Amino acid sequence: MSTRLEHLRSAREQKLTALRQAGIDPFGAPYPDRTPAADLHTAHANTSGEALDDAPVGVRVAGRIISLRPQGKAGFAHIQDGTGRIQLYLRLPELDPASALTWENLDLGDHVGAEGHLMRTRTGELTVRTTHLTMLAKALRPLPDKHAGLQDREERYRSRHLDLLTNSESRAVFAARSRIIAAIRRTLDGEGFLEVDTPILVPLAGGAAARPFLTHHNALDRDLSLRIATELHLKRLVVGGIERVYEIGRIFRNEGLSTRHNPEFTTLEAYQAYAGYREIMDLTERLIQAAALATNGTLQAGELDFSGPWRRITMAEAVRQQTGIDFTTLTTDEEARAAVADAGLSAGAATGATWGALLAHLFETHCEAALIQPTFVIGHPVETSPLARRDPHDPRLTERFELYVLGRELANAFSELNDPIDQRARFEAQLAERAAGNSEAHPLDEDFLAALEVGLPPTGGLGIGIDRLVMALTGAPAIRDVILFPVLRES
RNA sequence: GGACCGCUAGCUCAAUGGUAGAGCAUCCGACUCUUAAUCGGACGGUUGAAGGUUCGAGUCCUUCGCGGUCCA
Repeated sequence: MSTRLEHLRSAREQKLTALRQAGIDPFGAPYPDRTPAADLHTAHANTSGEALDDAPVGVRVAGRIISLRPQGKAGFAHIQDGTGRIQLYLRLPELDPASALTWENLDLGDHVGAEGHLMRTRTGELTVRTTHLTMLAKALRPLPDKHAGLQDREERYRSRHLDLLTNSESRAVFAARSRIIAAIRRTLDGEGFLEVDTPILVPLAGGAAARPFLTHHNALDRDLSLRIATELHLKRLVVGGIERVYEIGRIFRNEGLSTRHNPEFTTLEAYQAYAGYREIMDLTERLIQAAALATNGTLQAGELDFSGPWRRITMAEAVRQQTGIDFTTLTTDEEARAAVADAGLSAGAATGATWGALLAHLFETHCEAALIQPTFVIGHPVETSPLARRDPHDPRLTERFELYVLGRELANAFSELNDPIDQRARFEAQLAERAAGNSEAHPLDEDFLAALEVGLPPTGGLGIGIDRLVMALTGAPAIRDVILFPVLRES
């Protein structure tokens, strides 16, 4: 810590000591019966100064000092509470000794309570003419620049309290995040879904293609992982007869950091018995439209238009449009590899690549980024969809969709694979991939297979990345802007 | 993992290789309707870290750290 910061701090500590010596607690008692600033502005929007003088309105307000303009024997200040700002005006000779001492030892950032009556200044600003000023909490560190706010992005992530304090856009994003999650919960609850909590600590992390965080339980002397998805547990609940079930929860994937990736993030997963991916598509529209309305009051968000029905396109058609390769006319892996090579495109997984792997690869590299407006992509190859039901009309494909917005995957859903024999075979194919070096291949989960053998009804399942949804709806450029405390390197 | 950009006072930002500055904040003083209050004065720096080139480095070079952007 530099000498300068110490100097700033010691000035505040001296004031704190002065208050203590006068018997004033700088970290004061609760301050009940206050009126939020926004309520005062609303209630008195049309009350004239004369009316306030003729029939005084007594008020108590509380908040943080964000500007301070002493003026001889009088003074002005603005306080900010959770709802907004209001100005204080006081005249020193009218204050009791404790209030006067509090004023003299006030700093930007202090929490105060003010009691008085409402007035309007010459310029018409609604103001609390203060007669009693109470120190509620002294701030020992200075606030960031009062006009520019905290600009340094790193500091905004590392000191989120300062970011929230000084950047109203940041507060707005997190308020929107809360409304989005509430809207999703409200919609699902309204449709008869039961919200549950499933384990975060699991013996085997499955339900997605990702590497888990590993940990250890000492008492059981057992290695455990942090979940990478909620899928397998939720499907076990559907086996157990909970026909509509969902979880909004944190999941953890041991991967890198980027503007779209944080190692812990929030997903919604919802499962509906006797439904298929078509019904889930409609549910997805309802959920995201409710979230959009909760965010902006409309189905528009910047350049995005969430009014439905949304565009639907098969993965093969998207690839055909972008690359000219028509996978529906290719029947074997060899043909697919030859077509990709003829087109002069990078084959990705090169030599051993299958028809499905090539289709998925070309979609990822050539199509995703162009899907700006909400678009359902359907017809995913079975290789990349180990938990999805096979398409009865084309066994190379699954009954699955992904929702793309702004070139990013926002939701992923399918008719769940409920055939335990096929599921075991898919797991074994994944084990072969793992043996071939794919560390993200799905593990074989015997507990889950045992549940499937008891009988999972036909079920539609949905996963939505809540953080990316918040990004899309608020226009936040990075996932770190929608997660309060993102993972960062050690400073 | 790669390329590029950034890191200077508590905060926001300046500074052709030639004395490290401004605004806000802080401190002292003046001021009873100010609101980016005003006026007078003062304090405040290991320029992210370590090396190097140079008579002289915030600036040029190397390595490293942290962050950002774009790729993988």
